[in-house]
Amino acid sequence: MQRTLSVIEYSVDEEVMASIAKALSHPVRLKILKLLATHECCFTGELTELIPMAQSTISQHLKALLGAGLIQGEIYPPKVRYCINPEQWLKASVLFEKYFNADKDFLCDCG
Amino acid sequence: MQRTLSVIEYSVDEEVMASIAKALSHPVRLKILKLLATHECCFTGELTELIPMAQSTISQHLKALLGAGLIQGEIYPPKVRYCINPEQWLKASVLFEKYFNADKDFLCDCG
DNA sequence: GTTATTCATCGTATATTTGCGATGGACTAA
DNA sequence: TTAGTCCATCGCAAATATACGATGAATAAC
Repeated sequence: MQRTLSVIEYSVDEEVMASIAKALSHPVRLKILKLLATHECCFTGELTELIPMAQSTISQHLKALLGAGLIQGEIYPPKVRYCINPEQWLKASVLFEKYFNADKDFLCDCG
Repeated sequence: MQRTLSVIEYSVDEEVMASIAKALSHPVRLKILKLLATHECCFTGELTELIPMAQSTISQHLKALLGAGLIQGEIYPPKVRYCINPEQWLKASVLFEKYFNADKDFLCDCG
């Protein structure tokens, strides 16, 4: 794809928040995160039972969540247990909260 | 693309939150939203001056934000003024806040 | 060793996203 | 009418995302 010639500068927060938002941008990933956060299940195998998708697809979504740092995996051979990454979860919470609550006055008088 | 055969059920909140997250998943859209939220600018033309991207690209991103309901446009011929949509902004804020704060105990003992 | 289980990764197909320049519609101003 | 401004949309190209089945690595159980 053609990329912008002049490089656009983003803040670290913008980059991080965008990457977390991307991880949250698919409903099945929201569902997976919720299942892990509520301890309804922990293992990939349990997820594949609860979610009617191919195991490879679930694994792919887990990889995306790992990439955003929102979850972490621990090997319990031959299983893998996934859990919420509390630090990144908190970071996400704070980032979004700040972003939405920093500005409250939306009355526009520039017209 | 091949779609899942058995349809997956998502809650309304999951669908809405995912669509908002998708709108937030690109740093330039976070930047645009922030510029609008802080009243640093309101018109497409101002955005194209502040952001080194083609006007058509900016317009496309604005369309994505419109689609998620996060902004609204008003025509001031020949300009268009964009503003934050306060209702959807609040809804987004609440959705993310609830999602992140509903579950706090991440200690996993299912291993 | 052999077999079974679990899950990541590969390969593939299709859909969507992201960027650009070009074009055209809508309106204003002259 | 003509010219100019502003911006949405089109058409294209490339990158990324999303789904699947097949395969293979790692380990446990026998």
